[in-house]
Amino acid sequence: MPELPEVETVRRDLTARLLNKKIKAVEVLDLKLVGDLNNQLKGRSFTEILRRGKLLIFKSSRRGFFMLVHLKMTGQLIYLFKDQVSAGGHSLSNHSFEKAVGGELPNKHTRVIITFTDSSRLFFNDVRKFGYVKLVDEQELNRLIAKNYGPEPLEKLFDLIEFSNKLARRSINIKAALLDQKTVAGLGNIYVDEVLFAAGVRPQRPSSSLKMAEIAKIYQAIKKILTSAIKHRGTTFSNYVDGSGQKGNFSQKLKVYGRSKEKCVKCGSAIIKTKIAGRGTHYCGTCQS
DNA sequence: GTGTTTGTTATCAA
DNA sequence: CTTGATAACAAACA
Repeated sequence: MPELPEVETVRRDLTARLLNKKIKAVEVLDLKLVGDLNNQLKGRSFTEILRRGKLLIFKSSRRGFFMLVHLKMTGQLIYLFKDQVSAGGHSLSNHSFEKAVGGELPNKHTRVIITFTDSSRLFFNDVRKFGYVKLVDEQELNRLIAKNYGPEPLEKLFDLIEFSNKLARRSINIKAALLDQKTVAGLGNIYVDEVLFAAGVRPQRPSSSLKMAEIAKIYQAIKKILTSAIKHRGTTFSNYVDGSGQKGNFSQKLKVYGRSKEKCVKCGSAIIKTKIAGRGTHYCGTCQS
């Protein structure tokens, strides 16, 4: 499940590899699309890759036009140099046969292929087809961001007082409030559970019931955990891979997510799993109150 | 066949 | 207009 750290890892990987490369062709294999990708992008290049929350924004050399990519649940963006075989999505093996089978692209989940003039390729894969690729102009992009996204948690505009005010006027539980991209952009199910564990706050607490000290702990935990997760190249729980098809390393650092019935790393109690805000939710009944 | 997985949006209710 | 609760989407896996 790509959340902010995973999307940021992909952004950095792709920025280092494909910036300013000329696009030879765009093949759309299966997707609901806005606009004609090939006609709009052929002969152009991407001059900058930005991110808002979990949304990737490819600035094109055609002034005022942007390609947006949302990975949603199972999307992947994998960039391969000419003749390179992806290493993503299968067990590590030195056998070239398995490597070729497991990593061969395109595969049946490939929806879009962008080929550059140096024969390198960018693959958009998505098993569950929730993700999208679309072209928008600057006005549409700005409208979309203003409507759907709160502050970036790792930027200075993420302000504790504003965050606290937002939480104070919501009656929903804190888990739902943090999943809301307008509260703060980029958290998803995994990192919300991790943040609330780090802050010692139960996910079912009404947002408006939180004390300032608790909100401050959550605020700090968001910054700390996201920063650390980016450093470890994200969490691979099912489908996520980075911009070259490799898994993330933060999975082993998770303290509650996916650890149902296992021992709490702090107190040894069994981690509880339940459903809150319609999502699988993990917490420690002893350390979080 | 059933339940579970989740980012986001649609839909409905208040 | 807002807020909140829930279903829906889609496909794989246990």
